[in-house]
Amino acid sequence: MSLGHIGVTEPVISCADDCGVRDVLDRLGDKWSVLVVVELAAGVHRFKELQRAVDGISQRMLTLTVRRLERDGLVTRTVHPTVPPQVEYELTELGHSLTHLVKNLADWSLANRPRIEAARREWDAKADMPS
Amino acid sequence: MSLGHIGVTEPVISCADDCGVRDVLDRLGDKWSVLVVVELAAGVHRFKELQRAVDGISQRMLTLTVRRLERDGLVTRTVHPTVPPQVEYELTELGHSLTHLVKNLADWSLANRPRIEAARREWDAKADMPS
DNA sequence: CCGCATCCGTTACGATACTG
DNA sequence: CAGTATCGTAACGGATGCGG
Repeated sequence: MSLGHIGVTEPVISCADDCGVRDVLDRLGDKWSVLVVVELAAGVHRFKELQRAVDGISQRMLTLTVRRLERDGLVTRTVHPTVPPQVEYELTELGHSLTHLVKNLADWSLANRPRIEAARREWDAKADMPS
Repeated sequence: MSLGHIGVTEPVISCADDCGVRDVLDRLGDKWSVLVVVELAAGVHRFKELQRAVDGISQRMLTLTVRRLERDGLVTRTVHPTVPPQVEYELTELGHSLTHLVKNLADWSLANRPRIEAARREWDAKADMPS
């Protein structure tokens, strides 16, 4: 059945050493999922609201992203049969539990970004003069 | 200078809403980085050891991955001028601080995988009979 | 307004072969 | 052993246009 229409491909990798880490990362590792989750953590959003909020995401990618999140039970999608149509996205309880992890990531990143950038500059510097 | 040789491309996205989350995810979101970090969390490893440990990683990807981790100051690479050559990889302090985050991710994943898979099956089921 | 389909370029990844 | 170089493939992601 393939599920190709929302861009889902089954990973071949087995649970040898990761034992679960890859699983989350495959959901959150893509370019937009985390941003959408962060945005939804603030509350319910409509499609267009989300697109405006995430800044830079294309319509296509937003659709794919919310579909995948919905499939994994992290987001609910409720359609109001009005005209024009109105669709609302909301984090599930499972989705909310994820926001704590994301918060930790953000904190770590904020705290250590300077060190990372310093290391990066250093590395790049000595990589540029091999002579 | 481009750094293309280790597969590094500068992201265009700005810190509008993510404010740091993307930064970590860009490092850890790829297919192998986390696996390597997890493996190195257990202790020092030689190149070949790492490759055997990670299971499925190609020589090329292992090289690229450790280079990027090294560039970001998460891993040190020490070359012993012996013959045959011997190279050892080890987590830096910064790298070790990351393992806590990874641990949280793994825990969350382990705890919630059943729910995710259930949601996924449910979604797939109703997606398969549109009639 | 919502979102699916199509086309297309870019990037990531894997396989293989070759060097010190 | 520890890489580098080259090539091919497939996934990712952006732009556009159409339909409900």
